[in-house]
Amino acid sequence: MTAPTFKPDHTIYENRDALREEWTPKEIVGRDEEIAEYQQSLQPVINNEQPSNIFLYGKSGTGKTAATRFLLNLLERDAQQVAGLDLHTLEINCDGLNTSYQAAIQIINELRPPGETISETGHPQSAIYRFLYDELEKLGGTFLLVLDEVDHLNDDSLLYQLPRARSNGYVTDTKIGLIGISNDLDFRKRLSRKVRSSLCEKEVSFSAYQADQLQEVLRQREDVAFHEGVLGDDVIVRCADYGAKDAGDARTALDLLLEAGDIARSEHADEVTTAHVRRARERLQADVVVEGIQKNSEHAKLVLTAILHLHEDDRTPARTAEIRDVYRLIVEEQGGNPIGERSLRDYLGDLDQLGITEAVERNKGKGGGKYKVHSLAKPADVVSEGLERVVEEKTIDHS
DNA sequence: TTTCCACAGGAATAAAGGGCGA
DNA sequence: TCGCCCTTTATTCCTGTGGAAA
Repeated sequence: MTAPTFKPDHTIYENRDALREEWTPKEIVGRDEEIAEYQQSLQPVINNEQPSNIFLYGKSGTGKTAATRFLLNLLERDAQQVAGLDLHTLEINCDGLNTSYQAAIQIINELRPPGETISETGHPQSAIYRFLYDELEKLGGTFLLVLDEVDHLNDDSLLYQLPRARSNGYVTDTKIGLIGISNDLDFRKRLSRKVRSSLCEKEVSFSAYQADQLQEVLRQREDVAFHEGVLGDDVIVRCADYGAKDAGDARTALDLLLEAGDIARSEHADEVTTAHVRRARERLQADVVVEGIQKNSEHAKLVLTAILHLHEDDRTPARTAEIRDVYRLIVEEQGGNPIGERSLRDYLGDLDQLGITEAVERNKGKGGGKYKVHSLAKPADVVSEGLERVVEEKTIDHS
């Protein structure tokens, strides 16, 4: 086989990165109220006062992270004009970090120079906080820490310790402000009262985008990302509609537009069409399944396989016990050891939360009791493709 | 109005595994 | 090398839930 060659292809995109999540637009569209409230909460920083701790909440893709980056960029720019104000900011995404311990290590390693980072395990908890406070003390001035997807942390130790570091005398020279961002609307309720009162000093709620606002967001990116006339009729409208229908957020809509553009490019098409959008949607739905299962253990895959079998037999929505029986058969066929029922319930909860399956509570009263029934939330072929891709990717990993 | 069912899910705990420092 | 300290994943035990049936 002859070696493939790479050639630049700029027929579709002018700046593809403008469709990526990390791209910060020059202005935030459709979030005027939120931005105004957020800016107000950041005012103490520019006054060189103790910053407020801010908690942002709202569904994923409602512009929380984009608004934060946008405002912090402005804040850093304007802080340079203020005499005596020494501002440092750091953004940490807590996705993949399960504990305060891991998050603290991440912060330490971000603050330390490359050769002086610490390992991710093996340290006593007290040592980790000592390292952290040392780094914060070295910074001086004002330090704003953004903890994106903060609900991924299973404990609130860091959220309790950091806002109190100064009052407890662990840090004397640095003013610390915490900005917590969460997609989980119940996260705030789950926090202990002590943490809630400090972290949620100021709160900004981000509501879901309306379909017309989504179109506005997409059109803003279209101007930067694509060459003129590349997007076919209704592509923006279709992406906004699917985005609103699937998750009601801008990220899904932008991902869809990016994926549609990529498909069009791979086919050397001159134009991105609604047919590309449709195929992009199928592909992204399968991605959700793949990512969701990959994060979990092999058992999550088998539990989902059991639900898929039940679906194919027209036996969904299925009760936990029915899924358990099919799951056990699958595991036994493979010669493995099935997990217990309690753990299986946790996996079912995970799949539900990831949006791969859907759990509905039923109550049959005195004779039947209360229970949940589970079914696929994505089309069966999408789930099946996702499961196959996980197997393939694992095979590639091992080879 | 009370009872009862079938789970759901929280809490505590164990086991296994991995990195660090003395 | 070994003990310590952490993580992850699993288990057991137990309490809470809420609506139909009595």
